[in-house]
Amino acid sequence: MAVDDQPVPVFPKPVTLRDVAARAGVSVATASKALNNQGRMTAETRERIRETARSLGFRPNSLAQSLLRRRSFTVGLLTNDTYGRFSLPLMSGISDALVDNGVSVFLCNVEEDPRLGQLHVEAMLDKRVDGIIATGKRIDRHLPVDLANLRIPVIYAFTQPDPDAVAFVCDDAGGARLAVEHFCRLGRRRIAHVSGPASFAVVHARAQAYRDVLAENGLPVTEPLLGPWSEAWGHEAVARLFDGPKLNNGRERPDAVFCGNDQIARGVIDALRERGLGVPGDVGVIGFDNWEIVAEATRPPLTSVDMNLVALGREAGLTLLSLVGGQPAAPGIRKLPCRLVVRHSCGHPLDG
Amino acid sequence: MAVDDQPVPVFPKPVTLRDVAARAGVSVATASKALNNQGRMTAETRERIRETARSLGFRPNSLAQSLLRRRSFTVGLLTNDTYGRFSLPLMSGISDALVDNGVSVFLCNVEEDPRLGQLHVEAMLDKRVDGIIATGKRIDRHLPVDLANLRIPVIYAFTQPDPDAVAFVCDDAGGARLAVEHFCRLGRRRIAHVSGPASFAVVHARAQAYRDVLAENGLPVTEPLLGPWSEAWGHEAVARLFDGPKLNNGRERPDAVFCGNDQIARGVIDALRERGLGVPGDVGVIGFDNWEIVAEATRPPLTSVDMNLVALGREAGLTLLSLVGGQPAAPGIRKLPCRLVVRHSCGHPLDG
DNA sequence: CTGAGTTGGGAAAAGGTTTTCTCTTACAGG
DNA sequence: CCTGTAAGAGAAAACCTTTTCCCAACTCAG
Repeated sequence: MAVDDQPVPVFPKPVTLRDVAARAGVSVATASKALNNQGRMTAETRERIRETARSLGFRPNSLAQSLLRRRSFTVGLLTNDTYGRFSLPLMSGISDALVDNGVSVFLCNVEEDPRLGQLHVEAMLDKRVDGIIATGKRIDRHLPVDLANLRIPVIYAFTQPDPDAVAFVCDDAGGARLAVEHFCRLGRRRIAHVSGPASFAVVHARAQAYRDVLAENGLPVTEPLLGPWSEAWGHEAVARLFDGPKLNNGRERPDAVFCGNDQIARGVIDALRERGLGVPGDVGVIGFDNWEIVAEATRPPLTSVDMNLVALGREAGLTLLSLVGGQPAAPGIRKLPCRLVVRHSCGHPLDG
Repeated sequence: MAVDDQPVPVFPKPVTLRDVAARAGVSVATASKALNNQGRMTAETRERIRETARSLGFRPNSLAQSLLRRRSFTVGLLTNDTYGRFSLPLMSGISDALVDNGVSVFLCNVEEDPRLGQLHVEAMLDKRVDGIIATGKRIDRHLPVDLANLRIPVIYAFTQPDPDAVAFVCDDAGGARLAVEHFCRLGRRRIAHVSGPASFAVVHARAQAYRDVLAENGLPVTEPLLGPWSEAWGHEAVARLFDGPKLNNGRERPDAVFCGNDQIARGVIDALRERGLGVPGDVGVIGFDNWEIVAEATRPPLTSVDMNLVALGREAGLTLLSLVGGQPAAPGIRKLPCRLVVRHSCGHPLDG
């Protein structure tokens, strides 16, 4: 048995253009041209080469192509979003936009670790990615890496480290308007706002839009309640709004609550139910993020502002592609509109 | 100004080994050897070349290396898990295990679309990934692509399309044992099981373990209640268990519920509270998946079975690596142990 | 001074593809 | 019959790195 005892290669060698050319009886140059619809040759030659390639299962080696073209048809997506609530829809949109152009996406979760971030960025640079999309959790929450001066195009989604960068974010103020105006249209008059920590820029943007809409509609403005992005905070906020002495100079309890995210909204809805207050009967509730897995599980299902992350990802992907292609892109923030997904937590228009 | 009006290249050309060699006054061969600690040369020469490389910011072109070494240091992760509940922790583990070896991961979400799956697989094959990890949502939920006969190594995580494949899954039966035995240890006697649809293999594996543990402990077995993987089903299951005429030949209501996932558990906890039943006082609850965002938001926080997905991902990544390196791997399923994460939904041991 | 052995470093091929340039052959027009 | 042109196809360079093989120069013993 010693004679054929050499280790058998488990996986066969891939077929190269050379193999195709040899089999078809032409040079590699001709074979290449035949397959790429370039150069001049008889239709029969072209077709014969193509048929040979097909029958051999030839697939061009993308590494060799990339080396020559100085483009790898590869981009990197950098994120620190552990649960993927933001990054996955984004990824989906990016991938959508790119896969048809033959571009694949490296996903790198760098957590909050600068060393890990550095490691991933260097790995991507070495692999000659054509560009990088960096996404944070919120616009003012940055990744623990410096992507300036990277000699490849970088696009930011959901974050913007400096004004010269190209960034895509959703229109938080617009989204908040959507929600509050929806309440107004339904005849709600005493609209509260329970949101996230003051350290987030989006919290202020949304709060301002909330105040603006109320003012435009001649409704009383109560100061937004700020706290953590959690269900528990939703509970506590309801306690503050509904249990204490009447707020706001003796005015009535709220008949609507606009929440900073769906988890807070969930807490609010649960807390209201526990107090015997009906949603949407007594109080309407709107969330933010439209995280389906939460929004559809609340009772009743939650009306929520959707940030259109898939579309945002698609835009970011396409823009990166044009940047890679040499098209210039104006630096700055591009705000994409949000969308209100109406479920059952707001009810129908109230009577005058 | 017309004289320098030519379009300025936005991004400078990367520095190559050639540049380094020229700058250091040696041949590319010598430069390569200097940087890779190969060949023979004076220590000064080596150090001079290295210093030159450093100062020029040289990074070897991974494409060229890959072409030569016939390895791209790249793997693909194929998934159809839209929310990333399973795929992201897995990804995290895989990435962890691979990034230190300079391997990057292409993430491809193929949804349930065979065309998309095909597209992504071909893109990855063209890019010469060294291997593929395929992950489904559950062991008997397969991806809409055929990865057999792919001429590169494939590893499955959380799914196993055929017995010849190498697959990593978590030990569902073991996880269920962990939960039910925990209840037993705490003195719970009437333990119910509310799980997912009968069409999932894991549902049966866990149910059988549930029955086994009860039998071993001489406790009454009630047939598991099967339904969708949703909070709403948790509510309904509680209605069936606690509202109707007493089940099981007049035996008492359950004092513990082992749930098939955390969402069901959340529904169960909420439904119990609405009936005035205390958790963990009157009824203990354990979930499955340990999806922190759910498990930590229930009141009280949910004790849950963790599938150790990060570790599973790490194992899968390392195994793929060794497969790529030519080491053989025995086909079949490798079951990795689960782990019980104790929070507050089970309480302390009951007396007698 | 000669021959063997060692040392430092370079030339060249390989990896797979694309592209430019060149070469041969055939054919039409004069 | 001769020249010019176009068609069809191949040779070779380029992309960048690694690795094998080879060469020149030097050291040292005899």
